[in-house]
Amino acid sequence: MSWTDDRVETLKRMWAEGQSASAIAKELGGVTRNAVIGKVHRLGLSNRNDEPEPTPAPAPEPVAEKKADRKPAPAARPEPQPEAPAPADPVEEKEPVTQPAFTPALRRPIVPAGQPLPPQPSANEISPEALASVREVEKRARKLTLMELTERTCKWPIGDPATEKFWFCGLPSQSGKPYCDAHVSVAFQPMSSRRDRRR
DNA sequence: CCCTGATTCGC
DNA sequence: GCGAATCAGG
Repeated sequence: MSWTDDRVETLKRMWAEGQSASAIAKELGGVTRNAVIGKVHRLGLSNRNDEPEPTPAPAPEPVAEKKADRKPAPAARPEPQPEAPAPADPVEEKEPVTQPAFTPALRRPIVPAGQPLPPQPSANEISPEALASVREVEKRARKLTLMELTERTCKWPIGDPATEKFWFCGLPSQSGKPYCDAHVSVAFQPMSSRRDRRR
């Protein structure tokens, strides 16, 4: 394979989109991520985030050459950094002092009272054992964030996306499947035991 | 271990 | 110019 115009175009587009070199290599086919990275550098777009760099040479810096040790130049960044003093936890949210007796511990459900949450294994009639297995597995979840997921990590969501208490299972997924064993068993049910959906 | 990009250097 | 091997890091 060679770098035809359209292939280079695809490369540029995907790289600009923030795609990884390996993803681009997969898309193009016939090349490895190394090839992609090499090309990216040759094209001079290694910096996904082209910084304006208004003052490129403001530092004469009569640095004496140390060891001829390989490793270019650290390219020190002389950033002034005003640095703001700690503003005393702006994020902190004090408990409403005007709170009588009842505890607001739990957030009010976003969904009123209906039950439009099919993917939740909680209220369904799935293999009781599978459910137990899931609960057990979820204790060992790797608690990955969306961006940490890969093709071989379980993408089963755990918790409420509206709260901080949300993450993805992240355990090794079955090759080809999006979930780990436990979650596959609750995600993919044989058509049999899923009769009527009351309603 | 999985993955990421960066760099080198023989081709 | 190309990209495998390697490096450096998460």
